[in-house]
Amino acid sequence: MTSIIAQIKDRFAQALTLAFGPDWASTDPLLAPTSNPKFGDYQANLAMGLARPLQRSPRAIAAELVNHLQLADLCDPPEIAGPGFINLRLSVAYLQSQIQRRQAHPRLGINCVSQPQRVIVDFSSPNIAKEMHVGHLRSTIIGDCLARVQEFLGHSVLRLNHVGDWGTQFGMLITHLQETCPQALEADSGMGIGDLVNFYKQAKQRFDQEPEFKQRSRQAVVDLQSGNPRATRAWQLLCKQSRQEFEQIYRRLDITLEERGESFYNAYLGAVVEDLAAQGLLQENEGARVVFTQGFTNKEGLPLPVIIQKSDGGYNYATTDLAALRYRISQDRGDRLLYVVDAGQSTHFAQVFQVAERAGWIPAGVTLTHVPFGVVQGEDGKKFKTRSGETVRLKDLLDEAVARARADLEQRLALEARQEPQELIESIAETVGLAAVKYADLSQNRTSNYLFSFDKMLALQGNTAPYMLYAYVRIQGISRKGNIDFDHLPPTATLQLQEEAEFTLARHLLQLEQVLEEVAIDLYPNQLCLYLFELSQKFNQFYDLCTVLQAPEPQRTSRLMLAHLTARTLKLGLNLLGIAVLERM
RNA sequence: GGGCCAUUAGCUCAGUGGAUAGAGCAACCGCCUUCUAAGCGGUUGGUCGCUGGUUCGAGUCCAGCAUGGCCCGCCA
Repeated sequence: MTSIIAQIKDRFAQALTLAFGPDWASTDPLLAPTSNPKFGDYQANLAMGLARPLQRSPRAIAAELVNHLQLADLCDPPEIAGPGFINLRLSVAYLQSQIQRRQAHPRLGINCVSQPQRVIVDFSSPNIAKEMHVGHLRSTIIGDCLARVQEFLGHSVLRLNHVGDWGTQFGMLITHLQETCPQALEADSGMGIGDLVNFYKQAKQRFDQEPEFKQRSRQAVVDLQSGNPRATRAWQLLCKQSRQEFEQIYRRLDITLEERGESFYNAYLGAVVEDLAAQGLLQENEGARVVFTQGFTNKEGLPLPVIIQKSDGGYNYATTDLAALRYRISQDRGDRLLYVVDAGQSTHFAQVFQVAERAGWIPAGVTLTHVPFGVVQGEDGKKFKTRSGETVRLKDLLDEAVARARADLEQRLALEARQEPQELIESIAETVGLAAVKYADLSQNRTSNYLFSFDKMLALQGNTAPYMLYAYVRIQGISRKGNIDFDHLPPTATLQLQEEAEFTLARHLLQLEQVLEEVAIDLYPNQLCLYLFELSQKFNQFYDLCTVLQAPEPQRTSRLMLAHLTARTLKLGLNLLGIAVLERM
């Protein structure tokens, strides 16, 4: 099915041809949802812009277009307003038929795209032996949401976890491991290293303070890169333990990811250097091999190079990213490469993409997109830290969210003298707490800096996940109370909209497809959040004004259909945000 | 010094060149004998950082300025 807006656009193309000739057929009708419900559902803003080229008044142009618009099957007769707006209101008959159509459709009337792409989403990407923190949380949540939306629309998605499992920091980690915990390196010892974060801190401290340790660490990097078995075993042990910790977080957050760390691309780094050299892009500079990029300068105003190979022969992450990019295009057959990485790396990606472009590695039709997000700040506006200045552990953060959700729930249960099994309380608290964390992040424009506040994200009123979960729960409550099997409403049932609140809700339900298409293209999850928040608001208004179970037939069944479609829309939308729904709360 | 991003109500934020700039929170006033009140309705609250420009029309586009954040050579 084509979205409503797409259908109306086609009709405008026809009307433009009939009114002004085929040259004007491709004029953008500038169709948008109305700025105010009193103007109908959609407004076309093209008449004003056509006034000059057509040498006629905007209102005359609008009138001419309206004369040729064939929209009777979709809309009431169009109205011309103000300087020349063409206002369109979906007809009641169309509205009702579209709701029923979505109702009967397993995907709510949304078909898969006709030309699926191979979309590669690079997200999360924590560093081995380091704590996952709020920055990773943003990448993880936003990346997962974008992947879910692409998948739902029928694209073939590869979710890649580009973990930091390689690089010079492993020298100190391996050395520290060998010196403090050698028994862990024995085959099948099954020994853990303990707290990896403390382990990392100790290693870093020694690296900074003990010159001899630093020296041994440098040697360990060389050992690792040359495949020394003992260094390799230590590296594997570190990676394994980190992986287990990451997995717990991913499982809890319901995130699916394919781990393919930086080390995976080691075998392809040499080819990057050779190809760049063969094309004459590579230059020697202060002992390193670099590509000078265009449009970037350093502090002295000199051209800024991308370092491809260090003077000691080692490689940097730019080289790894180039190798990864080549692999993702040639082996993974990616059409659209998305990098969900913080905005601080904008320059890095712009440079890497430029090098890849100039090297001719980007075939026509393949797009590279850095999907940046803002830094996470504490309530003081500074980088988010605990009071003592420590990085906040992701696990602690999630635990606190869940604990607060539980406390809110228990307080409410006590107030209402409700008795619920402990297991249910735990389960609700977990869902609500995690949903609150995810939603707080996704509901903001990702490019802004994100002010992290437990109090605000866990406030259970307003534009929050619990508000939407609650709307969903209310609908399930109707079904429980009335013994309604939503999946088996009478097949003869028809939608009969009467109250204003019903119309408002129905009109909003039809906009889902448009919103998902926008998110898939523009990659702003907050658009979907906004849609779901407004849907919940409109449902709550309907719920407040229109009784469902006590309404006479056929209104009762009609309202059940509306409620059910709302529930399915909420469930689908929240699911695409990575948020699970609840039957009761 | 250069680059990128931001600046909208007391606070946190939406806003696709279009009509009278919107939410949420906070504050205040109402609404539970009726499907869960984690709800609904109402009131108060704006020089869209500043100055110019483009346009029939600018919070939105362009230029300059101010403030803040992030980045700028062998870490990732």
